[in-house]
Amino acid sequence: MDSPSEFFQQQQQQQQSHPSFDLYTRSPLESTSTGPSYPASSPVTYPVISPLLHPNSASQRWGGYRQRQCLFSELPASEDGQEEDVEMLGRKAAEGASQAPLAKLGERRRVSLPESCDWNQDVVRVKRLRVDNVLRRNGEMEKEGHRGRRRIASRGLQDEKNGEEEGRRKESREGRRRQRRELKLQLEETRGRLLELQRKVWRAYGEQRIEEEKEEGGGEEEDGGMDEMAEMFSEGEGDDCPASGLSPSVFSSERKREKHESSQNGNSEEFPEEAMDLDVELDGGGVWLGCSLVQGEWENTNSNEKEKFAQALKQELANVVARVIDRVVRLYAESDQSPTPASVLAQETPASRVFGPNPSKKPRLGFRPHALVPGGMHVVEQAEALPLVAKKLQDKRNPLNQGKHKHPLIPPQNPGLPFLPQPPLPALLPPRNKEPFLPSCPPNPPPLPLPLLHYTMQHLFTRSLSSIPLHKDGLSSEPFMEFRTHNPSFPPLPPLLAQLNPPLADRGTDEGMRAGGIGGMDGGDVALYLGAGASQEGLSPCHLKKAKLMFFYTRYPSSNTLKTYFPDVKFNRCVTSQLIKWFSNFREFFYIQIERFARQAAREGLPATRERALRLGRNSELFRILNMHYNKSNDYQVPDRFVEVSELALREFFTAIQSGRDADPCWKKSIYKIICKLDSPVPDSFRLPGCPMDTHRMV
DNA sequence: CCAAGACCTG
DNA sequence: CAGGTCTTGG
Repeated sequence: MDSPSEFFQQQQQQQQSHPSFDLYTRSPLESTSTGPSYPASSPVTYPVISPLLHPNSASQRWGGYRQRQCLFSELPASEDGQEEDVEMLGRKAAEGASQAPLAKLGERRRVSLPESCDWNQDVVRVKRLRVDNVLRRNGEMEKEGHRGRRRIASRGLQDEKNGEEEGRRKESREGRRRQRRELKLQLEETRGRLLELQRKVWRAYGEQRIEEEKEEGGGEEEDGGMDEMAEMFSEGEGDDCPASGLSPSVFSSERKREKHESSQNGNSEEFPEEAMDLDVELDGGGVWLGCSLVQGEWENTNSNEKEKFAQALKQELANVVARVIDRVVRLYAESDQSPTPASVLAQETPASRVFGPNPSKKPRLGFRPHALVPGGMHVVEQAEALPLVAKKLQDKRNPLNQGKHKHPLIPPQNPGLPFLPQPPLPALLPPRNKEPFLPSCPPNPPPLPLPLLHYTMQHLFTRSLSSIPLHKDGLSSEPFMEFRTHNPSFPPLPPLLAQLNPPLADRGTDEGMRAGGIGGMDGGDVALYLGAGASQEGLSPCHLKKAKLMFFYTRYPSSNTLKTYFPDVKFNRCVTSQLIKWFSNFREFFYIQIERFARQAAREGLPATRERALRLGRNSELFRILNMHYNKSNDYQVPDRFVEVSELALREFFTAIQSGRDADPCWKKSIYKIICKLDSPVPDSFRLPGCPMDTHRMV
């Protein structure tokens, strides 16, 4: 069950017993994940969003679903399948009959939809098919009935035959008419419901926009809401544009044209097709959102659930975009290696530019975060562990910015397969041999200042995505984009890259180290937290990432070690204790997991299973969890040493538990002592500022 | 007394 | 992950 359509089909087969709507489909992997998750997904779900949002989608991925849905498909070959589906629709309609507003909206929709609308025609076609089928079946049944009766009749009662038949014919004609009417009603209902669902899903994306459009009195009300989002994802499948995923805005103008054209054609109510790209891309990236709602819940859940829904979407968007950019940048980095002085970089990326005012212009990236955010959405994801100072400043600016949110919906990129290269995003990433990211593609390719990407992208995107209030102040990603896109004088990427790739890069022998792929400077941290200076006051998310990777080598770093490996940090008491605290937290998590698995193993009855549970292979769940925690982006090869130490700790915990030592309140201390001695030296590459990367992990 | 670390809580 | 509290060892 790897493909979405298969997944959906399976769900569909089950749905008759207990239907529910899965707004997003859940990754199969996620079911095994132990992390927090959204309200328990009902056992039986079927997807709503994609097929509804993309009734006209040409996407192959939805093909299976659409085929079965029949509503949107070409005429299927199999009549049986057809009938099944149509009947299913009927049932769905019946189920939805209680949802009063649906019919109304459907009605309204039907009125406003032009006859030329494919979707509408499809419905009509399905209606006809359904009626035909029933008629045909009735005819057959009648024949059967006649035959049977004829047999009886032939036994003697010839005289009554004619009269009876006459009556039956009338009856059956009546019945047929009745059935036809019922069917019509059913189909109307069904259509109404589907339209309503479409609408609701729709509103979750751009409630506010819709409102606005309504006020303007628009036939464009829905088109408008979606258009913005579509812009963000526009294209991506175009083969002739390798970097299309990066500069959707190139297409957005076209889309605007299309939009206007379609409006002029009177198709303004048509759901924009653009949106289908979204699904294709999300799907292509192997990303799934797991916010599922039980049927009917959507009606009652209102803003809360919708918020979750939108939240999930935002998270995913941010994630995907960040990853894509990340990869493209890496590709780019690998594809060109000519030298340039590193100082240029630092000088060319002053924070002032990043925060510089320029919010009025539309970023060339075409990424307009707030467009996506439904009204009333609060900020959620904050850059983790920003330096205290920086964070407080932000919090002041944006008081809403304090919630906690940990991607409960978004499964790791490769949770189960930590050592396989991440699946490429086919729609977004060009094949490597295609000279990725050639400047020729977008008319005016924004030179990508590397240091501004990577980690920062995730945070910036997420942050700006999730905060409406923010988009007006200087912290929005817009100025950031402005900087990226309105500085043609910014040095082109290749030279920058190369000079940032010191010879060290090649010596990464220890567990696949890459000496800070980008001159050690990880992404926008430079721009965000550093002026032109060499070291910074606080700790950045990048430092956190680095600290986590360091944990693979040292669980108990001394403050001296920390100073050695964070040369770009200006150490003071606060910073030091924060770093110490980080490691303390890392250990805490580590030991908790180890203990959990040790207890689990202790519960195993069979020695064989127990032994297996105590083995910490790279495929084991425990390893996956640890890797996820310390190496979330999975772009660093976990050193064998760490695996060994972890297994040892696991066994220590196990034996302690087994022998009942855990009754002693300080039973863990002895284990801590052991583990403490197992620290190994941190590779030299960590001495460089920024985050070390693993070359093997590159796309 | 102080710093490091564990532990608890939000 | 950050804050606080408590314990412990020097």
